[in-house]
Amino acid sequence: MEKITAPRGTKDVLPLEVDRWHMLETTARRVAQSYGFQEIRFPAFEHTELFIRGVGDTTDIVQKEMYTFEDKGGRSISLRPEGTASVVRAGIEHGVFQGALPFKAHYIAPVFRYEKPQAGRLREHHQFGIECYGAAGPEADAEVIALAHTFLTNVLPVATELPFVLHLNSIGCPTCRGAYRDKLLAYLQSKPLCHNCTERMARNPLRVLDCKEASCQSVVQDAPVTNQCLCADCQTHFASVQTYVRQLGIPFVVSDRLVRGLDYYNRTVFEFICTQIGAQGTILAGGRYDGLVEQLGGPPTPACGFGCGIERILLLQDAFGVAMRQEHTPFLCITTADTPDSPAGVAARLLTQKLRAFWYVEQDITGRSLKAQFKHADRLGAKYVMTIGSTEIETATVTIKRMADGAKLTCALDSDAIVALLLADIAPQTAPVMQDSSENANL
RNA sequence: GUGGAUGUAGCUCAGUCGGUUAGAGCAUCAGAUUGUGGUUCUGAGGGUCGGCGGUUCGAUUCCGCUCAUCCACCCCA
Repeated sequence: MEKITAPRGTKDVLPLEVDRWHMLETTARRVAQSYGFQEIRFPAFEHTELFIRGVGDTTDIVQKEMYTFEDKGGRSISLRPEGTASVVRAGIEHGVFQGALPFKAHYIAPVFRYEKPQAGRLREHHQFGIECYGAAGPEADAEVIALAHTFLTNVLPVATELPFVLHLNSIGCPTCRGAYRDKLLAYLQSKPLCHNCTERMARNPLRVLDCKEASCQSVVQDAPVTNQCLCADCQTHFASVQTYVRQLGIPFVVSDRLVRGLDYYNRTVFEFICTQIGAQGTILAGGRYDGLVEQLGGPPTPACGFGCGIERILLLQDAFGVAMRQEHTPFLCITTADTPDSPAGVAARLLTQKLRAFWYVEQDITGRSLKAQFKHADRLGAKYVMTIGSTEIETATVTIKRMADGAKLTCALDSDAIVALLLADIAPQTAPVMQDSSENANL
């Protein structure tokens, strides 16, 4: 048979690594909720039109990276390439923007883009996203940035130096950006630019600003800068954002080259960038998008938020050797040397069933030898192993082996007695393991 | 979409200047006096040497194409 592999740019998460995902997700939800951002869920696919109007039809994401197909009803459907458009659509659809504002939501969801995979870039990746609607002031920007900072410092090792740098900029409102664009175009007109930038000039001249080509860099050095061409309102807004972020003790640098790839941004844009995970160093990025709700047919509603790439956080954790592994060790293994249909086999199964109300209990289901069952119990890290065979049935007594020191405890063959004995034996230690692994996740 | 590197067991990798049954370590499974783990010893299973085509008496080894992985550009989280 021919092997079927995972589609290009997708990743399996095996049980061994799933703990780190739980830990990230748990922390994300906890931090989001501590800032008042409730969870929202939305479909993995939408009408293609939503992304064309939301993300923007000049963007690469919409032009060449969307998974678009026609469904059996003839509709053009696209897998979501990002989360914000869907949240806005859902908000409009359910009248949320006419209700109590601000509306604050978070999500953790897979997004899909047809890209060529490389380090930190996948065709399916997961984003932790934050959305805040109905707050126009710089306090909202600062709150969103603070949330981002809190999340990152909770999932990454924070030494004297942070493993990432916050870059902050303002690209102005539609009015001052238009004026700025003209100014920039006039400046760039006569300058020598690389092939890419010549193309960029037509579509999105702002992108020329963060070209990595050395020749363009030198040209751009003297170019007019976005945040110095802002209108009065945008200037005050940006100044306040900086003040508030500084007040919160969050270090940042103003990068006047920083622009974003999605059309809907205005005023504040920011990126948390690291240098340890390859060329795709942006781990979290966002900003303000005041025009988006109206653009998609809702009431004029100011908005801001961010998206954070979970896989890139994982990569950064790897780079810093952050280990995260919950213990999944059985408390008790019940072994038997008899056949599954024998009285002992039946008793073992019933007992396992009862004791699982208290602990994680393993019982062999492969029919391997008693010795192999012990070996397996040891490998799993079981605290106790209890054997039930014909002798135990006859005497109505069981011995339970304490694996740490090999001591044998004797007990009546009765679930209540066994529970009592084991509870007494572990009393000085910590409580048994029956709890949600995602609840006690922290570094 | 463009460019570079790589592709041998579940994992990490040897190896074949083209030649009979392709190896190691780890992992898995089974035994070492028949109902008791971690060490040790012995043994076993597991690979169409990424796929297709070409050159050749003969290819896992050479050539072409293709697919996949990794990395960079582009773009973005």
